[in-house]
Amino acid sequence: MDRELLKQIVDRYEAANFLVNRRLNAMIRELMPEELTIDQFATLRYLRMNEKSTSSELADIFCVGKSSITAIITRLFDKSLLVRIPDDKDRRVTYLALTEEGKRMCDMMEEKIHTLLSKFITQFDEQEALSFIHTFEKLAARLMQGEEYRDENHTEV
Amino acid sequence: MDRELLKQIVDRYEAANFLVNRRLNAMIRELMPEELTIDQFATLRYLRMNEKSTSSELADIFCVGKSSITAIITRLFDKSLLVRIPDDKDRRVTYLALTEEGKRMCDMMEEKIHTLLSKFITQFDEQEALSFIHTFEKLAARLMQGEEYRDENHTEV
DNA sequence: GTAGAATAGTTTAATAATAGAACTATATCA
DNA sequence: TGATATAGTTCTATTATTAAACTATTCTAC
Repeated sequence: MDRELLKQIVDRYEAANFLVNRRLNAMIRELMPEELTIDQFATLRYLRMNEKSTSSELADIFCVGKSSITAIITRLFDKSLLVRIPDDKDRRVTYLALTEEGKRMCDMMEEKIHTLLSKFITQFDEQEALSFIHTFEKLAARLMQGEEYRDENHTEV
Repeated sequence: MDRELLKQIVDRYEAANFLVNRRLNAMIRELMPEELTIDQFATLRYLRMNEKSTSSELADIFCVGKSSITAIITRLFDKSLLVRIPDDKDRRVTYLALTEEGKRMCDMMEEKIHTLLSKFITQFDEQEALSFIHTFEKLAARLMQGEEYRDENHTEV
Protein backbone atom coordinates (compact mmCIF):
# COMPACT_ATOMS: atom_id res chain seq x y z
CA MET A 1 0.00 0.00 0.00
CA ASP A 2 1.47 3.31 -0.98
CA ARG A 3 2.56 5.75 1.68
CA GLU A 4 0.22 8.56 0.74
CA LEU A 5 -2.79 6.29 0.48
CA LEU A 6 -2.01 4.78 3.85
CA LYS A 7 -1.89 8.22 5.42
CA GLN A 8 -5.26 9.04 3.90
CA ILE A 9 -6.81 5.85 5.16
CA VAL A 10 -5.49 6.39 8.65
CA ASP A 11 -6.81 9.96 8.68
CA ARG A 12 -10.18 8.87 7.43
CA TYR A 13 -10.33 6.10 10.01
CA GLU A 14 -9.53 8.51 12.82
CA ALA A 15 -12.17 10.96 11.69
CA ALA A 16 -14.92 8.39 11.14
CA ASN A 17 -14.13 6.62 14.38
CA PHE A 18 -14.29 9.84 16.34
CA LEU A 19 -17.63 10.83 14.86
CA VAL A 20 -19.23 7.43 15.18
CA ASN A 21 -18.17 6.92 18.76
CA ARG A 22 -19.11 10.36 20.00
CA ARG A 23 -22.52 10.24 18.31
CA LEU A 24 -23.37 6.68 19.23
CA ASN A 25 -22.28 7.23 22.79
CA ALA A 26 -24.47 10.29 23.02
CA MET A 27 -27.45 8.43 21.62
CA ILE A 28 -26.93 5.47 23.90
CA ARG A 29 -26.48 7.72 26.92
CA GLU A 30 -29.95 9.03 26.25
CA LEU A 31 -31.44 5.58 26.33
CA MET A 32 -29.91 4.87 29.71
CA PRO A 33 -32.07 4.96 32.81
CA GLU A 34 -31.18 7.71 35.23
CA GLU A 35 -29.27 5.41 37.54
CA LEU A 36 -26.94 3.75 35.04
CA THR A 37 -23.89 5.06 33.20
CA ILE A 38 -22.51 3.68 29.95
CA ASP A 39 -19.49 2.15 31.67
CA GLN A 40 -21.70 0.55 34.26
CA PHE A 41 -23.86 -0.90 31.54
CA ALA A 42 -20.81 -2.18 29.66
CA THR A 43 -19.82 -3.97 32.86
CA LEU A 44 -23.26 -5.48 33.28
CA ARG A 45 -23.26 -6.61 29.68
CA TYR A 46 -19.89 -8.27 30.01
CA LEU A 47 -21.04 -10.10 33.13
CA ARG A 48 -24.27 -11.07 31.42
CA MET A 49 -22.29 -12.83 28.71
CA ASN A 50 -19.54 -14.10 30.98
CA GLU A 51 -20.98 -15.56 34.13
CA LYS A 52 -18.61 -15.61 37.08
CA SER A 53 -15.78 -13.48 35.88
CA THR A 54 -13.59 -11.53 38.26
CA SER A 55 -12.35 -7.99 38.80
CA SER A 56 -8.98 -8.87 37.33
CA GLU A 57 -10.56 -10.26 34.20
CA LEU A 58 -12.67 -7.14 33.80
CA ALA A 59 -9.62 -4.93 34.27
CA ASP A 60 -7.88 -6.83 31.49
CA ILE A 61 -10.81 -6.74 29.10
CA PHE A 62 -11.65 -3.11 29.78
CA CYS A 63 -7.99 -2.08 29.70
CA VAL A 64 -8.10 -0.25 33.01
CA GLY A 65 -6.60 -0.72 36.45
CA LYS A 66 -8.22 -2.94 39.01
CA SER A 67 -9.04 -0.05 41.31
CA SER A 68 -11.18 1.36 38.55
CA ILE A 69 -13.14 -1.87 38.38
CA THR A 70 -13.56 -1.97 42.13
CA ALA A 71 -15.23 1.43 41.97
CA ILE A 72 -17.66 0.44 39.23
CA ILE A 73 -18.46 -2.90 40.85
CA THR A 74 -19.13 -1.18 44.16
CA ARG A 75 -21.61 1.17 42.51
CA LEU A 76 -23.39 -1.70 40.78
CA PHE A 77 -23.43 -3.64 44.03
CA ASP A 78 -24.92 -0.67 45.85
CA LYS A 79 -27.69 -0.66 43.25
CA SER A 80 -28.26 -4.39 43.84
CA LEU A 81 -27.43 -5.18 40.23
CA LEU A 82 -24.72 -7.71 41.08
CA VAL A 83 -23.26 -9.75 43.91
CA ARG A 84 -19.75 -10.78 44.93
CA ILE A 85 -19.25 -14.50 45.31
CA PRO A 86 -16.06 -15.61 47.05
CA ASP A 87 -14.29 -18.59 45.53
CA ASP A 88 -13.80 -21.24 48.17
CA LYS A 89 -10.84 -22.85 46.48
CA ASP A 90 -8.78 -19.68 46.22
CA ARG A 91 -9.93 -17.22 48.80
CA ARG A 92 -8.23 -14.28 47.10
CA VAL A 93 -10.68 -14.59 44.24
CA THR A 94 -14.14 -13.03 44.10
CA TYR A 95 -16.53 -13.92 41.31
CA LEU A 96 -19.06 -11.43 40.10
CA ALA A 97 -22.59 -12.37 39.13
CA LEU A 98 -25.62 -10.34 38.13
CA THR A 99 -28.71 -10.39 40.30
CA GLU A 100 -32.06 -11.00 38.66
CA GLU A 101 -32.59 -7.27 38.63
CA GLY A 102 -29.17 -6.82 37.04
CA LYS A 103 -30.10 -9.24 34.30
CA ARG A 104 -33.43 -7.57 33.71
CA MET A 105 -31.83 -4.15 33.54
CA CYS A 106 -29.14 -5.40 31.18
CA ASP A 107 -31.59 -7.12 28.85
CA MET A 108 -33.84 -4.10 28.78
CA MET A 109 -30.97 -1.83 27.78
CA GLU A 110 -29.57 -4.33 25.32
CA GLU A 111 -32.94 -4.38 23.62
CA LYS A 112 -33.11 -0.60 23.37
CA ILE A 113 -29.60 -0.34 21.98
CA HIS A 114 -30.38 -3.05 19.49
CA THR A 115 -33.34 -1.10 18.22
CA LEU A 116 -31.19 1.99 17.88
CA LEU A 117 -28.35 0.29 16.05
CA SER A 118 -30.74 -1.61 13.83
CA LYS A 119 -32.04 1.65 12.45
CA PHE A 120 -28.62 2.45 11.12
CA ILE A 121 -27.48 -0.99 10.09
CA THR A 122 -30.57 -1.72 8.04
CA GLN A 123 -29.61 1.23 5.86
CA PHE A 124 -26.79 -0.87 4.44
CA ASP A 125 -27.28 -3.80 2.17
CA GLU A 126 -26.60 -7.17 3.64
CA GLN A 127 -23.36 -7.81 1.81
CA GLU A 128 -21.87 -4.46 2.72
CA ALA A 129 -22.79 -4.87 6.37
CA LEU A 130 -21.28 -8.33 6.49
CA SER A 131 -18.03 -7.26 4.83
CA PHE A 132 -17.74 -4.33 7.17
CA ILE A 133 -18.27 -6.44 10.27
CA HIS A 134 -15.87 -9.04 9.00
CA THR A 135 -13.07 -6.51 8.61
CA PHE A 136 -13.93 -4.88 11.93
CA GLU A 137 -13.61 -8.22 13.66
CA LYS A 138 -10.29 -8.90 12.01
CA LEU A 139 -9.08 -5.55 13.28
CA ALA A 140 -10.31 -6.40 16.76
CA ALA A 141 -8.52 -9.74 16.64
CA ARG A 142 -5.26 -8.11 15.61
CA LEU A 143 -5.51 -5.58 18.38
CA MET A 144 -5.97 -8.42 20.82
CA GLN A 145 -2.77 -10.01 19.65
CA GLY A 146 -0.33 -7.11 19.83
CA GLU A 147 -0.73 -7.06 23.54
CA GLU A 148 2.80 -6.00 24.48
CA TYR A 149 1.21 -2.77 25.58
CA ARG A 150 -0.20 -4.16 28.80
CA ASP A 151 1.67 -4.75 32.06
CA GLU A 152 3.58 -1.80 33.45
CA ASN A 153 0.51 0.14 32.46
CA HIS A 154 -2.90 -0.91 33.53
CA THR A 155 -1.76 -3.20 36.26
CA GLU A 156 -0.53 -1.66 39.44
CA VAL A 157 3.11 -2.59 40.13
CA MET B 1 -32.28 -8.21 5.83
CA ASP B 2 -33.71 -11.00 7.92
CA ARG B 3 -34.40 -10.42 11.57
CA GLU B 4 -32.03 -13.03 12.95
CA LEU B 5 -29.16 -11.96 10.74
CA LEU B 6 -29.69 -8.35 11.74
CA LYS B 7 -29.49 -9.29 15.39
CA GLN B 8 -26.26 -11.13 14.78
CA ILE B 9 -24.72 -8.23 12.94
CA VAL B 10 -25.67 -5.79 15.66
CA ASP B 11 -24.20 -8.08 18.31
CA ARG B 12 -21.02 -8.51 16.38
CA TYR B 13 -20.77 -4.78 15.81
CA GLU B 14 -21.17 -4.07 19.51
CA ALA B 15 -18.54 -6.60 20.47
CA ALA B 16 -15.98 -5.56 17.87
CA ASN B 17 -16.53 -1.88 18.58
CA PHE B 18 -16.03 -2.39 22.28
CA LEU B 19 -12.82 -4.31 21.82
CA VAL B 20 -11.34 -2.00 19.22
CA ASN B 21 -12.08 1.15 21.16
CA ARG B 22 -10.89 -0.08 24.49
CA ARG B 23 -7.65 -1.46 23.05
CA LEU B 24 -6.88 1.44 20.78
CA ASN B 25 -7.60 3.92 23.52
CA ALA B 26 -5.26 2.09 25.84
CA MET B 27 -2.52 2.03 23.24
CA ILE B 28 -2.95 5.69 22.41
CA ARG B 29 -3.01 6.64 26.08
CA GLU B 30 0.44 5.15 26.37
CA LEU B 31 1.77 7.30 23.58
CA MET B 32 0.54 10.46 25.28
CA PRO B 33 2.98 12.69 27.06
CA GLU B 34 2.47 12.89 30.79
CA GLU B 35 0.69 16.24 30.62
CA LEU B 36 -1.96 15.41 28.00
CA THR B 37 -5.10 13.30 28.17
CA ILE B 38 -6.84 11.72 25.20
CA ASP B 39 -9.76 14.12 25.36
CA GLN B 40 -7.39 17.06 25.52
CA PHE B 41 -5.56 15.74 22.50
CA ALA B 42 -8.82 15.24 20.62
CA THR B 43 -9.59 18.89 21.31
CA LEU B 44 -6.19 20.01 20.07
CA ARG B 45 -6.59 17.90 16.95
CA TYR B 46 -9.98 19.37 16.17
CA LEU B 47 -8.64 22.89 16.58
CA ARG B 48 -5.62 22.02 14.47
CA MET B 49 -7.91 21.12 11.59
CA ASN B 50 -10.50 23.80 12.28
CA GLU B 51 -8.82 27.11 12.98
CA LYS B 52 -10.90 29.54 14.99
CA SER B 53 -13.73 27.40 16.15
CA THR B 54 -15.62 28.12 19.35
CA SER B 55 -16.64 26.38 22.56
CA SER B 56 -20.17 25.94 21.27
CA GLU B 57 -18.94 24.31 18.10
CA LEU B 58 -16.74 21.94 20.09
CA ALA B 59 -19.63 21.06 22.39
CA ASP B 60 -21.72 20.17 19.33
CA ILE B 61 -19.01 18.12 17.66
CA PHE B 62 -17.96 16.33 20.84
CA CYS B 63 -21.57 15.79 21.92
CA VAL B 64 -21.06 17.22 25.41
CA GLY B 65 -22.26 20.28 27.27
CA LYS B 66 -20.49 23.59 26.97
CA SER B 67 -19.32 23.57 30.55
CA SER B 68 -17.41 20.41 29.78
CA ILE B 69 -15.61 22.19 26.98
CA THR B 70 -14.86 25.17 29.19
CA ALA B 71 -13.07 22.84 31.60
CA ILE B 72 -10.94 21.22 28.90
CA ILE B 73 -10.15 24.52 27.22
CA THR B 74 -9.08 26.00 30.54
CA ARG B 75 -6.66 23.12 31.12
CA LEU B 76 -5.19 23.48 27.65
CA PHE B 77 -4.93 27.23 28.14
CA ASP B 78 -3.14 26.72 31.46
CA LYS B 79 -0.63 24.55 29.60
CA SER B 80 -0.17 27.32 27.01
CA LEU B 81 -1.38 25.05 24.22
CA LEU B 82 -4.10 27.41 23.04
CA VAL B 83 -5.39 30.96 23.36
CA ARG B 84 -8.83 32.55 23.50
CA ILE B 85 -9.46 35.23 20.90
CA PRO B 86 -12.52 37.41 21.42
CA ASP B 87 -14.55 38.20 18.35
CA ASP B 88 -14.92 41.92 17.97
CA LYS B 89 -18.10 41.74 15.97
CA ASP B 90 -20.03 39.64 18.46
CA ARG B 91 -18.55 40.07 21.87
CA ARG B 92 -20.23 36.97 23.25
CA VAL B 93 -18.09 34.81 20.99
CA THR B 94 -14.59 33.58 21.78
CA TYR B 95 -12.52 31.87 19.13
CA LEU B 96 -9.99 29.24 20.06
CA ALA B 97 -6.62 28.91 18.41
CA LEU B 98 -3.61 26.71 19.08
CA THR B 99 -0.33 28.29 20.10
CA GLU B 100 2.81 27.25 18.29
CA GLU B 101 3.51 24.87 21.12
CA GLY B 102 -0.02 23.51 20.81
CA LYS B 103 0.53 22.85 17.13
CA ARG B 104 3.87 21.18 17.75
CA MET B 105 2.41 18.98 20.45
CA CYS B 106 -0.55 18.06 18.27
CA ASP B 107 1.59 17.21 15.25
CA MET B 108 3.94 15.15 17.34
CA MET B 109 1.09 13.08 18.77
CA GLU B 110 -0.65 12.79 15.42
CA GLU B 111 2.54 11.37 14.00
CA LYS B 112 2.85 8.79 16.78
CA ILE B 113 -0.75 7.71 16.45
CA HIS B 114 -0.34 7.44 12.72
CA THR B 115 2.57 5.11 13.16
CA LEU B 116 0.56 2.98 15.55
CA LEU B 117 -2.53 2.76 13.36
CA SER B 118 -0.46 2.11 10.27
CA LYS B 119 0.86 -1.07 11.83
CA PHE B 120 -2.65 -2.44 11.94
CA ILE B 121 -4.03 -1.02 8.75
CA THR B 122 -1.18 -2.31 6.60
CA GLN B 123 -2.20 -5.80 7.62
CA PHE B 124 -5.24 -5.46 5.37
CA ASP B 125 -5.11 -5.39 1.65
CA GLU B 126 -5.80 -2.10 0.01
CA GLN B 127 -9.22 -2.98 -1.32
CA GLU B 128 -10.46 -4.33 1.97
CA ALA B 129 -9.21 -1.26 3.85
CA LEU B 130 -10.88 1.07 1.39
CA SER B 131 -14.21 -0.74 1.50
CA PHE B 132 -14.13 -0.75 5.26
CA ILE B 133 -13.41 2.95 5.49
CA HIS B 134 -16.05 3.71 2.92
CA THR B 135 -18.74 1.94 4.92
CA PHE B 136 -17.49 3.45 8.15
CA GLU B 137 -17.81 6.93 6.67
CA LYS B 138 -21.29 6.20 5.43
CA LEU B 139 -22.23 5.14 8.94
CA ALA B 140 -20.71 8.34 10.32
CA ALA B 141 -22.65 10.41 7.82
CA ARG B 142 -25.91 8.74 8.77
CA LEU B 143 -25.29 9.28 12.43
CA MET B 144 -24.73 12.96 11.70
CA GLN B 145 -28.11 13.18 10.03
CA GLY B 146 -30.36 11.59 12.63
CA GLU B 147 -29.59 14.45 14.97
CA GLU B 148 -32.95 14.66 16.72
CA TYR B 149 -31.09 13.49 19.77
CA ARG B 150 -29.44 16.80 20.53
CA ASP B 151 -31.01 19.81 22.26
CA GLU B 152 -32.64 19.15 25.60
CA ASN B 153 -29.60 17.05 26.24
CA HIS B 154 -26.16 18.41 25.70
CA THR B 155 -27.12 22.03 25.73
CA GLU B 156 -27.97 23.62 29.01
CA VAL B 157 -31.47 25.01 28.51
C1' DG C 1 -35.96 52.09 20.82
C1' DT C 2 -36.89 49.20 24.33
C1' DA C 3 -38.35 44.93 26.79
C1' DG C 4 -38.06 40.15 26.56
C1' DA C 5 -36.00 36.19 24.50
C1' DA C 6 -32.10 33.92 22.77
C1' DT C 7 -27.14 32.93 22.62
C1' DA C 8 -22.05 32.39 24.17
C1' DG C 9 -19.52 31.28 27.57
C1' DT C 10 -18.24 30.73 32.64
C1' DT C 11 -18.83 29.23 37.37
C1' DT C 12 -20.15 26.09 40.84
C1' DA C 13 -21.32 21.77 42.88
C1' DA C 14 -21.84 17.01 42.42
C1' DT C 15 -20.81 12.46 40.35
C1' DA C 16 -18.14 9.00 37.77
C1' DA C 17 -14.02 6.97 35.84
C1' DT C 18 -9.50 6.73 36.17
C1' DA C 19 -4.38 6.07 37.81
C1' DG C 20 -1.20 4.94 41.16
C1' DA C 21 0.44 3.77 45.53
C1' DA C 22 -0.09 1.50 49.75
C1' DC C 23 -2.32 -2.10 51.84
C1' DT C 24 -4.55 -6.95 53.31
C1' DA C 25 -5.12 -11.51 52.62
C1' DT C 26 -4.09 -15.55 50.38
C1' DA C 27 -1.48 -18.73 47.51
C1' DT C 28 2.71 -20.45 45.21
C1' DC C 29 7.30 -21.75 44.94
C1' DA C 30 12.02 -22.70 45.73
C1' DT D 1 9.17 -22.12 55.79
C1' DG D 2 10.28 -17.65 53.98
C1' DA D 3 10.18 -14.89 49.84
C1' DT D 4 7.46 -13.70 46.13
C1' DA D 5 3.37 -13.33 43.41
C1' DT D 6 -1.58 -12.57 42.93
C1' DA D 7 -6.53 -10.80 43.93
C1' DG D 8 -8.79 -7.36 45.44
C1' DT D 9 -9.63 -3.00 48.27
C1' DT D 10 -8.70 1.59 50.03
C1' DC D 11 -7.13 6.15 49.56
C1' DT D 12 -5.87 10.35 47.19
C1' DA D 13 -5.82 13.18 43.36
C1' DT D 14 -7.09 14.35 38.59
C1' DT D 15 -10.15 14.63 34.69
C1' DA D 16 -14.51 14.62 32.25
C1' DT D 17 -18.96 15.18 32.72
C1' DT D 18 -23.90 17.22 33.84
C1' DA D 19 -27.07 20.51 35.45
C1' DA D 20 -28.24 24.76 37.12
C1' DA D 21 -27.38 29.46 37.98
C1' DC D 22 -25.14 33.25 36.30
C1' DT D 23 -22.98 37.33 33.20
C1' DA D 24 -22.71 39.60 29.23
C1' DT D 25 -24.03 40.25 24.95
C1' DT D 26 -27.16 40.28 20.73
C1' DC D 27 -31.53 39.71 18.44
C1' DT D 28 -36.37 40.49 17.82
C1' DA D 29 -41.02 41.93 18.03
C1' DC D 30 -43.75 45.32 19.22
